[in-house]
Amino acid sequence: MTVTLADVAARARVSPATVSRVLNGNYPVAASTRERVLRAVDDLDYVLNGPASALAAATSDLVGILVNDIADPFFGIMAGAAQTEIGGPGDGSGRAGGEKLAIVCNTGGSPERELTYLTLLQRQRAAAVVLTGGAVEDPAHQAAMSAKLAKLADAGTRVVLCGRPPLPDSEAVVAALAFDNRGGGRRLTEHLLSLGHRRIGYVAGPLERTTTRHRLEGHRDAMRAAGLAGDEERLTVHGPYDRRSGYDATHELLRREPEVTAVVAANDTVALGASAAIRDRGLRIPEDISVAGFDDLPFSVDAVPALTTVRLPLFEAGARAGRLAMGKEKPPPGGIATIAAELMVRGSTAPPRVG
Amino acid sequence: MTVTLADVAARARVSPATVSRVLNGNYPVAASTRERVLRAVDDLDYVLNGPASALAAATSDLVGILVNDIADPFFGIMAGAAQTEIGGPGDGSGRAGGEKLAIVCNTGGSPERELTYLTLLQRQRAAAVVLTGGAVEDPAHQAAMSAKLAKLADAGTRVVLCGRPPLPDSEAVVAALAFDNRGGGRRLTEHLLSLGHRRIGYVAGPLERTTTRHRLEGHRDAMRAAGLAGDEERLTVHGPYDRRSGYDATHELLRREPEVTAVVAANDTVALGASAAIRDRGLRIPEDISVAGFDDLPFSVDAVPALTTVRLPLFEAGARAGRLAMGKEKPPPGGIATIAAELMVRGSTAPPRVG
DNA sequence: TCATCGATAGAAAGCGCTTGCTACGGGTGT
DNA sequence: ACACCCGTAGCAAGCGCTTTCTATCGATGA
Repeated sequence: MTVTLADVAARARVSPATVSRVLNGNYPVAASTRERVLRAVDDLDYVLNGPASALAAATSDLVGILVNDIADPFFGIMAGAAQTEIGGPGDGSGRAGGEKLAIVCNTGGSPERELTYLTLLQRQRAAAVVLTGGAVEDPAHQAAMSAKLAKLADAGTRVVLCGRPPLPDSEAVVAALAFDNRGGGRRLTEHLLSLGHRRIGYVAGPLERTTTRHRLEGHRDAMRAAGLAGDEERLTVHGPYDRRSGYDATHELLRREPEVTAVVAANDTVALGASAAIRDRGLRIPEDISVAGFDDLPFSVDAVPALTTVRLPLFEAGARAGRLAMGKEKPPPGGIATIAAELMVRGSTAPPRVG
Repeated sequence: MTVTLADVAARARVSPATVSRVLNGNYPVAASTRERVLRAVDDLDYVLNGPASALAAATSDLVGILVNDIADPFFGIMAGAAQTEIGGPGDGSGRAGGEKLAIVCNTGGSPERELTYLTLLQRQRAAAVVLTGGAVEDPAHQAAMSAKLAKLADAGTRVVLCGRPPLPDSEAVVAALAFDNRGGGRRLTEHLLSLGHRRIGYVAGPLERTTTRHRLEGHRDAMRAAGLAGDEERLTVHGPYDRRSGYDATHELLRREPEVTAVVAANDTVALGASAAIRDRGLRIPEDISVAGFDDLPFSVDAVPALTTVRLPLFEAGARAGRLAMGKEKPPPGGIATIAAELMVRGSTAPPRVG
């Protein structure tokens, strides 16, 4: 048998209501009574029944964090930061308070899973939901998401987007923190152009993601501004955001166009694969080919040569999203904030060989 | 207002009981009735109230996965793999079944948080809990953990350890999958010894973790077997499992003992930091100093030179833990399985310079 | 033809907690 | 001294679902 509130009440010689109030600390209870109750709780090793409490109170202390790929530090860093702010246990006192249980849900990048997790969180009457990472640009899915988020918001769940562009309409969302992927992509390519590169290959992410599109658009904006439009299709290869894809795509790219002097990757992980491919072809970085990434994940500075990339303040953004989800921070005006991306020039980019 | 079971029942002109049975599919319902109910569910956009259902049924479909550091791929990979098996949404049908909601909880390596998360999961009446990563070796904490796990098991929660040594007593645990950290550490050092290294530095993890201790013991076993005992203390530096720590510790190590010809790191991330420190001192890898890591995380093969390390089958182990948690796989005999660690020799280790 | 049985559906009793409202006592103002 | 009020504690009505037990009905077998 599990111990119930009533058991504790009996042992403390008070009513269940009083025990509940002691535990929730949201109602005055005389110090002596409180102490008696707490002792009984301890004696009996009582653990609150979460579902029962959530049912009665019509709220739960769950906060969901949705990520595309939990094995990718890009998401891990944001999720970890968010969780820090959301509290979960132990971030401070322990006993009382605004503490919520942060749980991270791995969608694997699948739109259906994303939706299903949202439903599950809705079932659990989650207090808040943080969606991280780029969205899929399928209209049907977007509509479904909007509808689902609206429903969540209706039910009192605070929805925050982190590293994801704001939804078309949605008043449902407390705040949207979007990375300036387009600007970052543009500045990165401008850097390459200023070094003298003209034939720049682009190893892009999966076609239908906003992140992919924005970074690519930034790149192309820069190319166009330099009067280098035209060859985009041939110089772009799409693939998943992983190392393997970067490796394969770069081989493909160099086969298509051996004259490439620089390769821009969709993110740092892809850049690692790209670098491996370039080396496997007997080329040196950056002497023969420059390589650049995106995100500035922790390992990027340790690559050899250190990777030129675009720094996204993942931790800060995740933390802010967490605070927003908890209502600890005022949403930005209009509920939308764009988070700047900073160009990090390191050793993997250099002027192209002359000739 | 949210839609309730009763609303659906009214619209389908059946009793709430029938709706519940249709939704749970655990009781015969006439096809025509079922259809009517399902249409009503759809029409009303009904979403089951999780807490209510968990309360009434005295079980929930939550499965907790505890990790030390969600930003570390070591844990991300295991957690992701486990989640794949646990189902969460969308791994298959969608409607029915054994699907559970996998949620990952980030303890940040703190014993208190670990305990608190366990309590929270206990509150939620979690169906299963997977604990990943090394344990902290504080007796008080271990006792508390045992007690807590026993209580969870009592309440019907399936507990699985993944990459963590079995608990002293515990019948509470369904299964424990332990990595052969000691064997891996030994083989790694044997490899270095066979190359001719004699002065080997060790950048260890935090002192009180089992993972740290086992890897270090393996290393020292190998050293001792080679007749090289004695200098352990001076050649070992402890620190957290992160890049920064690897960097700092390696500088410290090389200051203490400039004659070191090889550095073994507690894991690959630390090895990255160690490599950076070595390079910053103007030394080459592996010509001047060999470097080795542990885990074989995805980026290790892309390090330059590629990192010699010990491969842990993180994905497979995580997946197996997931299956065990779901009761989809029979526990190993005695509930304990040791998972082999495979030496991966790559470019970062080579014979020491002569002289 | 009548009792029996199998297949379905409904009634109703909780699951363990929260919370609005009521009850009780002693201190306060006049 | 009397009416009042504040500080506490208890009562009891749910929260929305599951599940046991009972009721119904048409089909079946003797």
